[in-house]
Amino acid sequence: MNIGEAAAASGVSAKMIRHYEARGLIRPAGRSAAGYRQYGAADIHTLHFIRRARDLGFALPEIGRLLALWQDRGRPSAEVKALALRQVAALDAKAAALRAMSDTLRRLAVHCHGDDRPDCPILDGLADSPGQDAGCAAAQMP
Amino acid sequence: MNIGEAAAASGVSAKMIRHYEARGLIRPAGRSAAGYRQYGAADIHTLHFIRRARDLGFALPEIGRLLALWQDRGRPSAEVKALALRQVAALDAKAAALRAMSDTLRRLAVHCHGDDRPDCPILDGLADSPGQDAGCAAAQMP
DNA sequence: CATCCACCTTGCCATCATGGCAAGGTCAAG
DNA sequence: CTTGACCTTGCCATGATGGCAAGGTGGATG
Repeated sequence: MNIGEAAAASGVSAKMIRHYEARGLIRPAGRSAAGYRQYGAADIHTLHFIRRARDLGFALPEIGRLLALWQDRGRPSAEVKALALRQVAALDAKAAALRAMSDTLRRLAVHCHGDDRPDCPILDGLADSPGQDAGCAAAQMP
Repeated sequence: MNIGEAAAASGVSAKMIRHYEARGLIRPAGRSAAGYRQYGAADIHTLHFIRRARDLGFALPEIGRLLALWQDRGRPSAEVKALALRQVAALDAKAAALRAMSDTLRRLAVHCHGDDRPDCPILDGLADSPGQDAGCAAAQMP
């Protein structure tokens, strides 16, 4: 399989396949006489694994660790679980931060009548002198 | 005030103040004879506004729009509200995506006993052949 | 055989907000 | 006059991804 077919089969773009190779995530693909990268079923499987891990928000270095664990028969599952739970915590933290921002902004927005008149609690909230703002505290919470 | 003082007073780093100036978010600061940027209370206020908006996750172009509305007496508050609600929606969407990832991963992790044994449902879930995976569907949901 | 299109290669640039570093100028205090 | 803290500009890096450009390949068709 050429890189385009591998991309279609794995759901990873050709560009990213080359990138992962350059980053050392996957081992350099074999080459045809003309220099085209060649992929087999096992490579597709690996690429698919990477795609899944990306979908779960893992960063490339962590995916490298996951791949190493995956290919290491006999790894203790505790290591994998620890990695996964760290990622869960990171995702939750990011989500909570976004929620806090969203809540703050929503709180400002509900007090804005949103019509032709110029007075606007949203802008007032953003412009407030520092100190007496419940909103910013929430946003800076994490 | 020099840029360092302005940074301390506004909560925006000196580097970012220069960056915002280069991006046209704020109007070029006046300069001292030696070429040092000079800031006054109004500038600090503006920088503070930007800082708040950043804390609420607004991107720089949107902050530009917010600043324009802020400085435009007579703007209809509806415009501001629309901008704010769009941002709320964007934040909620991102948060939901992160939650979906986190949920999927947590679901995989609870089935992993996390001990010395090598079998691991987390890796199995990532390696699953495409099609029969409840996990990935959730992650791709947004 | 010549042509053409679709594909491959490498490499550079861009994103977005932010930090870091370097080389050089400025200012105030000792 | 020296020293240290500050300022200036400019370049590079982050992380994952896309885009573009210039040039080589491969197979199908005229």
